[in-house]
Amino acid sequence: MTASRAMQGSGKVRPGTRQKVVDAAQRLDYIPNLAAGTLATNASHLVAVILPNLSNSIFADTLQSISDSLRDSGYQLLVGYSDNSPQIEESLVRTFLSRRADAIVLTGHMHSEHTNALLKNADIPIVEMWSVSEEPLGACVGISNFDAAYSMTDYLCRKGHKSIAFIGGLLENNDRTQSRLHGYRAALKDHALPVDEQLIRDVPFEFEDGSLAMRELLAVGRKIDAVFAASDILALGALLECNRQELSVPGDIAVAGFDDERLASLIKPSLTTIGVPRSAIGSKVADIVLSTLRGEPVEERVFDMGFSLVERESA
Amino acid sequence: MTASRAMQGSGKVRPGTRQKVVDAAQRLDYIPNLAAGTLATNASHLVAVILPNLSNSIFADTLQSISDSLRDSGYQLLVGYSDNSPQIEESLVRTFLSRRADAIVLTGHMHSEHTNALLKNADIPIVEMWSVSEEPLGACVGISNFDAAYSMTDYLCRKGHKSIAFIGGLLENNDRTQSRLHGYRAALKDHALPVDEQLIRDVPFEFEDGSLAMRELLAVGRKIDAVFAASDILALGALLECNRQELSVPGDIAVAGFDDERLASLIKPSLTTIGVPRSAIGSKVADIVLSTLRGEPVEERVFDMGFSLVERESA
DNA sequence: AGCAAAAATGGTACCGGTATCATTTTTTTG
DNA sequence: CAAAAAAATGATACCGGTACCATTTTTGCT
Repeated sequence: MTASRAMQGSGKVRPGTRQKVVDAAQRLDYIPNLAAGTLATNASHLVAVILPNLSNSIFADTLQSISDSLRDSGYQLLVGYSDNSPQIEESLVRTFLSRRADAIVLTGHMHSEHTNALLKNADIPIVEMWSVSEEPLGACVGISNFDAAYSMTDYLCRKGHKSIAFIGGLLENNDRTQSRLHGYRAALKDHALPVDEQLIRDVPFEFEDGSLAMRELLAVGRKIDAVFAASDILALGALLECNRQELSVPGDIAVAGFDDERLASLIKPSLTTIGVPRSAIGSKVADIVLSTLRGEPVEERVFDMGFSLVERESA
Repeated sequence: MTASRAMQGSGKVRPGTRQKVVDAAQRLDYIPNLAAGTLATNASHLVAVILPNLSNSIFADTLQSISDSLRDSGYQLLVGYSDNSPQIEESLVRTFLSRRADAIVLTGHMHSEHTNALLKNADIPIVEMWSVSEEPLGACVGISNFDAAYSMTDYLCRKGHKSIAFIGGLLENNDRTQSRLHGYRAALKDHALPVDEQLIRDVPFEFEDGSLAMRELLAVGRKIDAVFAASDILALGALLECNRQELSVPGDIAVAGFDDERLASLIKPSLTTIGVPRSAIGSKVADIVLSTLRGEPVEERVFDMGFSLVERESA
């Protein structure tokens, strides 16, 4: 018992005794068994994070920032990728609970019914990130994807575009792209522009899919003077397809993206897009988790970190 | 005991009994405690992965691919970022051992002495990735950074370049960039070209650092006709700086990168670079880990996954 | 049916920490 | 210096699974 107290530093142990213990530990190459500690205290010092994937670098940035903020507090990251599947997400949540994660961070607020039930019963901090929601399970840190998409569409309208297409990424099970689509529709409506369902494309999140969607849009035969893609990757794909078809951007077609990935500013023409405070989201998430675990009650539940419209050359 | 056997599926339990147990578990919202299991069996079903960071998307790709390959086997990912610091790496290894990770995957083979000792004593699979090494701690999956850099430098020489600069990223504690620098030196030597230390720059891995390095190189006053950067991000920074200084690429200066990130093919001029099988590395790593854990002895210890020289416009 | 063999089930100890409370040692105080 | 108070140390149970072995039940066979 004294050894235990000496090692974890908290309890009252005479300095001399502590030293003896530490020396012995050193000499014996002692490696504590955190599983035993977890079993005894029901605290794992693990923060579980569920992301859709990592190939999309925006999530990598957020994860990095969560990790950075957590490092000094002795928490480790347990990471899972849901691949946008509520089933996979559910099974991840189940294992994370089994591991007695001290907190669970999820992306978005579309979960299976079971997942919701599990998370509600779990007596640990739950944080949903990337989209703000009126009724988060626990806390919630993100931006209003609706407002951001509305702003961008509004911006395109004000620039005089009349026929604006939308390329969404995996709308099913993805509240972020869904909200963006809603924002797009709402803005068109407010500008008294018709919503042409033919100009709305739902494709996966890869670069090539952006090109494909663009090709399909051009094949529809309508006159299109702008394209708003729900992610920079898709926008880039679209942009490249325009190049191939010798359409000038933004002359013939304006192209706008979402996320402000690094490459958005590097390509020609540089991409007009929505800037999202990816790292700020991550550190806020970590803040909330840490505060809650320390027992400091977090006053607010919903944190809107705000977005920015980054005006560049493409639109 | 019977319940335990019924739940984890392995033992011999009559189907009827198993059903009863499963039903009861369902009814009681039973959530197993993996910490207890870990304590009892000394197996955590955790695979720990240490990466330098995630902002560099190449590691994200590898991580994603490890995760994908591991998913079906019921292993979870414990992720840590070392920020290229051997001290942080050591403390990560320590915690991972404390957590009784079933395997540890590290990036590169430059570790602190203590880390090496810890890993050698740990009786679990150890895999080092991204660089091949003659004497890996356990197994090792990667490419020869030396050969790749040699090839690229050789390629530049054959194109007639006489004065080739090198931009490295954080050479200290990074065997990948170090080997690349060695490859560069060796190739120059074989082409009987002098190595000008003034033309070798060591900067952090960020985009802006590439521009900075380029600016410094141009300020040196030597005639430079090619630049080889140890990563695409740096190469891009350099390329942009050339744009700003109105130097044509590859006309005035050729620029080559390393990694073949997605944006390498998207910018103008597209970037000549070294293609690295990032995902293949990840799945090979997972393969090795899984085989070893299953007790199938892995015959080889070093897996060279090969690179490719991707010739594009910039060089 | 009766018995042996096989299969299923159950009792108990144990994994390695920590909480709790009892005991011992040290410090303070009169 | 003794007694009281405070601090440090230690004994024990417990966290919730699994390994091992003993016991019970089922199955197969004559």
